[in-house]
Amino acid sequence: MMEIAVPDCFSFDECLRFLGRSDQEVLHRIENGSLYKALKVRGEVLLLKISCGQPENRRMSHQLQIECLAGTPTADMLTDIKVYLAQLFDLNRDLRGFYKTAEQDDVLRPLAMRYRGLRIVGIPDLFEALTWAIIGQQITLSFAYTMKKRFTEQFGEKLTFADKRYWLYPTFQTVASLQVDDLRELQFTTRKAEYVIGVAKAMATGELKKEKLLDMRESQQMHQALTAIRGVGAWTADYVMMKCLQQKSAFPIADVGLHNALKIQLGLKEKPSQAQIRQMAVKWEGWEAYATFYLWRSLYDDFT
DNA sequence: GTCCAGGATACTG
DNA sequence: CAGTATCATGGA
Repeated sequence: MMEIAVPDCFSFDECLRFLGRSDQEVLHRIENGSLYKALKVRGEVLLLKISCGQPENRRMSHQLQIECLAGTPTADMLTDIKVYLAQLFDLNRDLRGFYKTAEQDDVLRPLAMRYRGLRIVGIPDLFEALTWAIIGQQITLSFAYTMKKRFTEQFGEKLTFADKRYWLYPTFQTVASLQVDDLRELQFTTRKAEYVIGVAKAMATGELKKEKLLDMRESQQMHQALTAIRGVGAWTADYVMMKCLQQKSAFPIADVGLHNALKIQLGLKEKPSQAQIRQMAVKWEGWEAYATFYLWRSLYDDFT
């Protein structure tokens, strides 16, 4: 249906490996090297199949092949899909700076080599990015996925194709009208339920908008605007800036996964202190988000 | 049983 | 102010 050129230093397989890290994921399916994902574009629900074909010659692999298995996208919708995928795989980033930085750093160098072509796998939708981060606060990822699954299957939209179900994450419009108890039933804490509904309401009124955040000149201002939201602390703000707002310097320094990854990579007995991390990260300046993402990736090595 | 998870906030001294 | 309790549950 459509092809998208990809930049140098892009590995679809590496990105797919990251997307496949949880078998509890409800928002996409990975099968035979292709990504299947439902997406709502201009009011219509589509089912996309995204592949990176193994071609006759190597040059052909620098394209993503997009098929639409359900729905009939117009030309405008195709444009939106391209924008979406560019954000999903961070396709507009020139990674040479990161690899140059990694080359100079003992922690990043082996990771940059091992996962070459991995790009930050984004969450283009602001509501999803914010609330997924909130859901994940302080609990294990697997429990977070359980909650996301319940949340999505309860309040999201569904598309069935070839006997398989594909889910859309709940919209802020839907969630804005929920009560705390609706989410408590899904084992949200009272606080988390309040936070998630609060974010939905702020987006429903237009007070909170992705474009508005992206218009801010200073990333510090963006960070401040995010932490002003109830339930959003420094970690969540940086997570969202990294996964949704494409800020390559965003750095969720308090992240437990980051700590564990560093502990393993450095062969430490204990997790490094925040001061140690800050010191290490001086060399990552400008590429903290990528450093973090590659470190996260290193946690799934035992997982093919 | 205990402790820690992709933290953030409300409460206490 | 800094320090502490609290949250809900699963897995190690």
